[in-house]
This record gives sequence, structure tokens and C-alpha cells, in this order.
Amino acid sequence: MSDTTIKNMEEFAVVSGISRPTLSKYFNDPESVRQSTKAKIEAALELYAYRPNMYAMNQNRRSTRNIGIIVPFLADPFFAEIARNIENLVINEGYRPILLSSHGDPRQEVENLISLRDIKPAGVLLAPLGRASNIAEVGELCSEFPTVLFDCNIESLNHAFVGHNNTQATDIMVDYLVRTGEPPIYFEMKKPPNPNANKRRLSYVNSMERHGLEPSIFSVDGESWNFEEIGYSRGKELISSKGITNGTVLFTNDRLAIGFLAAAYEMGLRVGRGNGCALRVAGHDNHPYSRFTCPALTTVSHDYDAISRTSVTRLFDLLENREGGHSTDEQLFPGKLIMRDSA
Amino acid sequence: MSDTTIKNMEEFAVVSGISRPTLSKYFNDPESVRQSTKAKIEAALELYAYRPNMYAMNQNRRSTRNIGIIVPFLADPFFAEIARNIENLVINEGYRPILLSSHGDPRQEVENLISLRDIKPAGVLLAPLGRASNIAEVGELCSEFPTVLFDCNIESLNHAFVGHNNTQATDIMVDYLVRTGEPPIYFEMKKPPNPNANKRRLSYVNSMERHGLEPSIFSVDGESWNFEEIGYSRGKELISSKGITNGTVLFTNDRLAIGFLAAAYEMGLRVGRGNGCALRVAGHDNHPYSRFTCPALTTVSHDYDAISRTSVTRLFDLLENREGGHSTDEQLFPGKLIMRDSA
DNA sequence: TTTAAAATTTTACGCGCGTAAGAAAAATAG
DNA sequence: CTATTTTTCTTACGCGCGTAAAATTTTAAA
Repeated sequence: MSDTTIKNMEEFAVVSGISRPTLSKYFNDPESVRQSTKAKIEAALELYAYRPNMYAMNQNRRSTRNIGIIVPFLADPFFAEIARNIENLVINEGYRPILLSSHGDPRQEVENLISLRDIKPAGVLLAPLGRASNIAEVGELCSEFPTVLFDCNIESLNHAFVGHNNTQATDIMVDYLVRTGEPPIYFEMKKPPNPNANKRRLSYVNSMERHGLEPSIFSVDGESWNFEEIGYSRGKELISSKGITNGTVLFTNDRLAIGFLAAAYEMGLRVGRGNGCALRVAGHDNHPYSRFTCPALTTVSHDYDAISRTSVTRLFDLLENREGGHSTDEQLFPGKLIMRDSA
Repeated sequence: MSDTTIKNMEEFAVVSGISRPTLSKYFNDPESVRQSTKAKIEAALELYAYRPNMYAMNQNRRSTRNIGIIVPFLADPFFAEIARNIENLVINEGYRPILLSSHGDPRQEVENLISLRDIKPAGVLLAPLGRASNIAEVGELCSEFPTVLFDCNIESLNHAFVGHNNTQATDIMVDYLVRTGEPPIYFEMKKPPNPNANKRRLSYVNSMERHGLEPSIFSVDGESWNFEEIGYSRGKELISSKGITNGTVLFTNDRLAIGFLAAAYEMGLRVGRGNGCALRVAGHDNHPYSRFTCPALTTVSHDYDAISRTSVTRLFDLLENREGGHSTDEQLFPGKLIMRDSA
């Protein structure tokens, strides 16, 4: 490592013995230059710590190598995990992920959409808030940049979407619960922030009717993203008012169930499928913490891996125009039953 | 909103009737121009959707308005919460937060340090991985940009640091546990990724000795950031081998305790401070999920709010050179005992 | 070795904005 | 109303790199 400091590509051209346009070509795509020049450049790169100025690079490039990633709520480990997966995949494609969280707040989501424009991303991976999303704004972004929605669709946009098959996933859970014990009562928020909840409720109702059973639903109050808190406090109310004493409860999502399990424990209501258990509890999402609840939570897993991988692949297909115009497709991946001790 | 599209500041100068250099001044700091011109500009901004090109702006500016934020593990809700706080504070100062997670991987951390340089941040808020951090690289970053370390210090760097008072926090927990029941045995990882763990252990030992008690430590294997898994599996081993059957266990952090509580529940070991409970369990961090364990986890809370607020304030002090050279100070905030049902 | 193809070099311009300097205009003070 | 200060305008250059075009060199093919 030499101590002469290189401040721009011009200077690096001198010390490396390669012309600036060729260097520019190399930094845009190292494989686009001859092997021998590539080697020369990289040898010089070892000696002189030069990195092209990002801002100057992106000013005139047809496309930056930035990929915007927006998730609704990063403090939810579920989204944190997906974001992590996606980030890595994006990096492996040689792009730079820009991760933004809406923190459950629609205004923040709009802010994120706006601030993404500043970055002039090559593409966007967007998991919208859902019900609270500003559909017009999201739509504009979709038309400005190659965009793939994931986790939560906004169907009116008719855009590329990759997600979890909520219908099938709820179905297999209801089947399992009906087959192995008392039929489930459904527990959800009256106004769920995420529209996936609606699909799940519908699927629950259909499944129950297919089994010739009467669907039954607890619709509890609460609008925030503090699902555990809602599950806990509403759960406590329901247990103490004898609204829930036994049987089976299927929760819209694991976080509600996690809160509820805490309430049940505190109230001395024994949950599980063993002897001496009054109540079975099941969730949905295979949340990273669902393994560590008491008892461990029976749930339906998303195909995390397929969803993140396909979202990214899909986006790069759009970028490279590899595809035959089926950009409005939606691709759903089936859930998998995760049997644990709670049901 | 007019439909004529403005593509650069020149064009916006024409339609707004304000000269380009003045516009430039306005976009750099809206308060630096006369009220009347500010009003004119903002009126035009309502009509024509123009935003200055970020890349062109940052190319020649003395300082960008980007603040880099690096956290060691974003999938840990603890860091997700802190990151969220800090992001908001940075935005309120009119800066743009760039959030990067090292995902527990030292190579990723180095990658993040490098990629931050590309962004030419005005300042950096860095929570290092700790033991695994590449100290030389972190040091370089610190000398290149105004940087505040938080959560986890690298003392050899002798840099501005804002964090949690691990010593005091462990102290009050040990005091509490000794005062209210059997003295605690300490549960930690043999090679904790985070050096805060060392401070906590030391403080535990000192506290115990001050009480005239014999310190006793379970040092378990496991090097990853999957703390719950480690707490769970090592916990299960210890319980079934009768290593832990009763008494009090104090965990280095809540996530280990969360895993352990799952193990204890599964093994039928009743945890809590009530009658019929064999074992008391306490944690450290006031992890967002510690309220929802079974039983709810007694722990020590960080002063989240003070730490994030002070980190940001500290950084902006550095940026504006408001301070009298005490940039190498470390500022610690005391922990608060959170009494719940587990101990 | 000749010829064609591919890669590199030279030259040159442009991107959108920061910013400096002097002239002009507007606001404020006296 | 004049003198002074403050702000804006005009003009002009530069930042670091993308990129186009033509000339030149290198490589591969014949």
C-alpha cells in the first residue's frame, strides 16, 4: 500500500497506467475489460486505496446500483429476518441495498417513498404497510422504478408481487386443528394493519364451512403494531371474563399469540395439547420467537427463503428485461405446518 | 401542481423567478434566505415537483447531510428499537440516516465501514460488534469522520462513547436478588460476542464479594448471536443434568434468559418468586420481549431514551464543534431495575 | 503474415449543482 | 431622502465521472 493518496480517477489512471475511460468501464463492470487490464487495475488497486466517488458516478449513470428496500416495521424480527435475507441477496448481485423502515407509520412510509426517489434506485423491493399505505404514492413509485412488492400486496396496483399463500397456509392449519382436537376459534384484530389478515380470516371461515363447522371469531380492538401487547391485554380480558377457558384458538399471527400466551400463563390457564391442558393455541408466521414461547408455538411457516429469493430474482428480471411482460403476476409460496407443543 | 416537468435547478430558477445560486442556498438551508424569497420558492415548490439531484448536490458540498448508523445485529429487537429512536432523532435534525446492520458478522461490519465511506457521511453513529470487530478498521473510520460509539465501547480507541452503565446495572440487580432470596448464580457465554458481558460478569463477582458471598458462574458454550437458542439448549442440558434445579440464576442478557425460560417450562421447572416456584430467573437489557415471557422477566433496563438522545446530541456537538475537546469522554447512563414475576 | 475484430487510448463534452466575485437591487438605518 | 447593510443576481468556473467518437493498439482469425 503506497502512501501517495489518489483523489480521483484521473490520478489513478496515471499510477495504474490505464486510461480513465477504461477505468470507468472497469468500475462499472470488472468483466467488461480484458483480463490483462483487469489484472493491472487490480494490482494498482492493491497499492493505492482508490474508490470512485459515488456521487460523481451516479450523477450521469443510466442506472445506479442501488436497490431500495422498504419494510413496514423493522423492529418486528419477522421483517428484520426477511430484510437480512434480501440484503444479502442484493449484495451478492453486486448491488447496494438501501434499507428503510416505515416503523408502522404511514407518514413515514410516504417519507421513505419520497426519499427513495432521491437515491434514483435501479429497483425497489417494497413491503407496504397495507391498509394504511398511501396507495397513490406507492403506485407512483411503482411506475417510476422497477418495483417488486412482497409480503403484502396492493392488488389495485396490479404489480409484480411475491408473497405467502395465506389462504393455503390457514387452510392446512385449520385442517390440522380440526383433525386433532376441538375446532379453532379465530382471534384477530378488528382493524388489522395488514391486509393479509383479511385473507387469513376468509380462509378460516371457508375452511371451517368446508368441514361443516361453524366459524367463530374474536375481533379485538387495537390498531397499532404492538401486537404482543394487544394479544396480552385483550387475552387477559377474555380469559378473566370467561370468554376463553378451553378449546382451541387460532391467531392471525404469532405476535398476537405470543402476547396471549403470556396472558394465559399469568392467569394460570394451561396451554398445550397434552393432558391437563385446557386450551390449544396456534399462530401464523413462524416468528423467530415462536420457538421460545411457553409452550412452544404451533404455527405455519412462510417459505422465507423462497420469498426473499424470488423477490430479488424477480426484480433483477425486471431490471434486465428478461421477462415476457408477466410483471403483473403474483407468485405465492405455500406455508408449512410447524407442529410444536401449543396445539 | 403544474404538469411541466422540471429537470434541474436551472429550470426551476426560471419558473420560480429566483436565481440558481439563491436556490442552491435555500436548499442547503431554507433559513439562510430572506423570508419573502423563501415564500416564493416554497410557492413554486408547490406548483412544480422539483427536488435537487442528491448526487450532484453531494458531489461538491463540504459536507453531506448523511448520518451513518451501524448496528451489530438488526434482527435483535433491542437494536432495532435503538436504531428506530436514533433514526428519528437524526431526521429531526434535518439529516438523512443511513442504517446498516452487521448481522453479527465481522466481515459484514468491515464491509459496512467501507461502504459508509462511499457515502461521505457528515457523521457516524456506530455500535460495534465488540470482540469480533476489526479495531484497526473502526479506528480509521473514527479518524476520518466525526463518530460516536454507542452501546459497546472499544476502549483502546479512546473515542466519544455513550452507553449503558453495565457495572451499576448489574450491581442493583445482584443487590435486589440477594436481598429478596437466594443469591444468584451467573449464567453467561464462555466467549460472549459483546464485551459488555465482561463488565457485567466482573460487576457480578464484585457485588457478590461485597455481600460476602461466593460468586458462582455457569460459562456455557456457543459463539453465535443466536442467544435464545443457546440459552435454550444449554439450559436444557443443565436442568436435565441437575446442574440447575433451584435457587436464582442471573443471565448476562435477556435473550439468553428467554431461551432458558422456554427450556425450564418444557422441563417442568417452575420459575418465579411465588410459592411453588423452584427457581428465580433474571436478565439484563429489558428486551422488548421480556414483558411477554412466562413468567414475565425481571431485568434491568437501559435508559434507551437517554442513550439514543445523547448519542445523537453528542454527534451534532462534534459536527458543529460546539464542544471543548472532551470528545474522548464516555457517558454512561444508569440502568433501572424492572421487577416482574420471574424473580 | 495479412486481415478483421476487439479492446484501449485520446480527445472532448456534458451532467447538475456548489461556490466565488462583483454588480445590482432591496431592505434598513439614520 | 440618502447612506449603509443585506440580499439577490449575473457570470463563471470547477467537481469527478459518464460517455461518445475517432485514432490507435492489441488480439484473434484466416
